[in-house]
Amino acid sequence: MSVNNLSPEEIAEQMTLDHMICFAAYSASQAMNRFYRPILDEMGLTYPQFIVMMVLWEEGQTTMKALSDRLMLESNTLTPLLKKLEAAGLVTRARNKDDERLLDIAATEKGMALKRRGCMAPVELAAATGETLEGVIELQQRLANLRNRLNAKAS
Amino acid sequence: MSVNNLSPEEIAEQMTLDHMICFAAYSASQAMNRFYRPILDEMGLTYPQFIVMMVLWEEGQTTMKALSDRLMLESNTLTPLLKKLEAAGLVTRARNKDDERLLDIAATEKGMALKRRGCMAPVELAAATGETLEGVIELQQRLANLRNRLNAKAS
DNA sequence: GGCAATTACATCGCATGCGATTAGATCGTA
DNA sequence: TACGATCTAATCGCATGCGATGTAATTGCC
Repeated sequence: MSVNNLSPEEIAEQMTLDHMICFAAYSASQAMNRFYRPILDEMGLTYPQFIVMMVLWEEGQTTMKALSDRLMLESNTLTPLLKKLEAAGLVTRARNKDDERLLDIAATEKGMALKRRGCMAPVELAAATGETLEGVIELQQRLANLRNRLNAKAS
Repeated sequence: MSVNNLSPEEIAEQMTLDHMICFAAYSASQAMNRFYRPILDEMGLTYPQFIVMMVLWEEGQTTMKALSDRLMLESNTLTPLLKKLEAAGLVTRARNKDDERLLDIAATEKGMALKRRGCMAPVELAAATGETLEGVIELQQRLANLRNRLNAKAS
């Protein structure tokens, strides 16, 4: 019998952890984080610091606001993280001249030097999944679409 | 040109945050967490506490070891979390009689009473994604497979 | 039986995430 | 042009995750 023939209550009745997409995403995200750890340890980065650097490797510079929108993380998460990257000499933080509310963030030369190694990590991850590259890309797009629809609903 | 015609280095060259499955999983997981928050707030649960309760709603009782394997979380994460659930009167914690190293964990009646509401949450999430139920299930399975292959590679 | 190795859980420290709140800058409008 | 509303970061508190380490119980091998 197809799940389409069941009421929400009947589906809830049979719901287990192993059928929940939230747990699949949660545990897969953590598994990928564990995969990255040895690589990121070599670079002295945590995973959230890594995705901040990914944006800077792509953009060169940005602002706290743009970074917050892109990563879907609030300033209360990013502020201490960016201060650590600044202390490590990988980024600079400075108030924007035109709008003092904005914080300009830029990668230093030392920060940009990590790009080559850092950008290989996702490629190595894709290889380790045993999926074809096309399969990984399709999965990535469907996950991003699902996330975007959820975020749109929340706003 | 297909990605199959590119070397890993060439792929890394073009790598951006929006092509990374790790970020799709990471941000989707957090988006789902945000979706759950109002529901879980009503029940007085956080998301990790919720997935612990999901196991207990399914199994009735378990051990720290089994929970750790199932959720892929270590005791250093689960111990304080379970103590909070115990303080809230939702679970009991006791040493196993046959093997004192093991910690038995069981849902109380108060804990089991949350099952009906809790099991609806993933159904509501699936509905909010705009996907068909079959689509969500397929995505869930592919993510779980990817995670399992990554975890197998790590061990 | 004796004892080193293993197992299971707990403790500690550090780095996120995020709700709630605050402070300062800018905007919009009377 | 005042001035309240809005916007952007930062600060604080709490709850994870997890590496490193400690401790007690059990296992395995002689």
